[in-house]
Amino acid sequence: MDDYSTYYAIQKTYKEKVIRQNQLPATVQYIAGADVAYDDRTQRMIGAIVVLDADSLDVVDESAHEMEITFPYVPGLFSFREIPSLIQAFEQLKIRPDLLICDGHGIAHPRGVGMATHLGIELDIPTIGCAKKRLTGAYDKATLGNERGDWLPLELDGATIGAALRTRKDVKPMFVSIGHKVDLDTAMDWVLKACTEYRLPETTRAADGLVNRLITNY
DNA sequence: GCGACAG
DNA sequence: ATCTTGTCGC
Repeated sequence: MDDYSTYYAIQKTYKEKVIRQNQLPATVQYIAGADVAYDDRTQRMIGAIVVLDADSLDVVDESAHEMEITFPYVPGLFSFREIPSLIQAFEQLKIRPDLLICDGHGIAHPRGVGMATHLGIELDIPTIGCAKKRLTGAYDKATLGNERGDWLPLELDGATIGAALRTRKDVKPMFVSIGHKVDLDTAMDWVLKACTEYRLPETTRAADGLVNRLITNY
């Protein structure tokens, strides 16, 4: 468990497959959130996808999958740890979402292939990276406004890889980036639309709530 | 060599 | 991620 070269190679091929243009359906009816919870005692994890109606944000479908933890947590290879359970959960859904908002980064990643991008390419659906913490890239913290909707580009090597977006007044910003098949502006629009009362989007909160309920009872 | 480092 | 009490504010 110390030679990750094969995984870096996979990321290198995936980086070329990312679609940065908007490829959402004309009408986005369903959006989804994904999250995973762990039980280190049993070395098991539960991944879940929760689908919400894009307008009302009511939960319309959800699915979870429990399995063994097979990959350690390594910043930069995070997706390889969570994706197996999320793929399984996704396949069991009755309602396929038009857009998936992930709890982690998209292309705002050292090699351009974070969780949201990796999942988007494997599932071939539009995805957005929406992380609570910065992984790479920089922005002028002191210049970022404090109002909901205020944002600054997250830059790396002179390129914009994402955005530090304030989803509520006076809270720490969220880090939004393209996952797959969406552009950054559209991604920020959807994240803001999904953030009604909390810093985190309702999609992420719904998935987080589900996996934590399940992990507690097993 | 010294930090930084999604969940 | 997960482990955990109180506390400040709307």
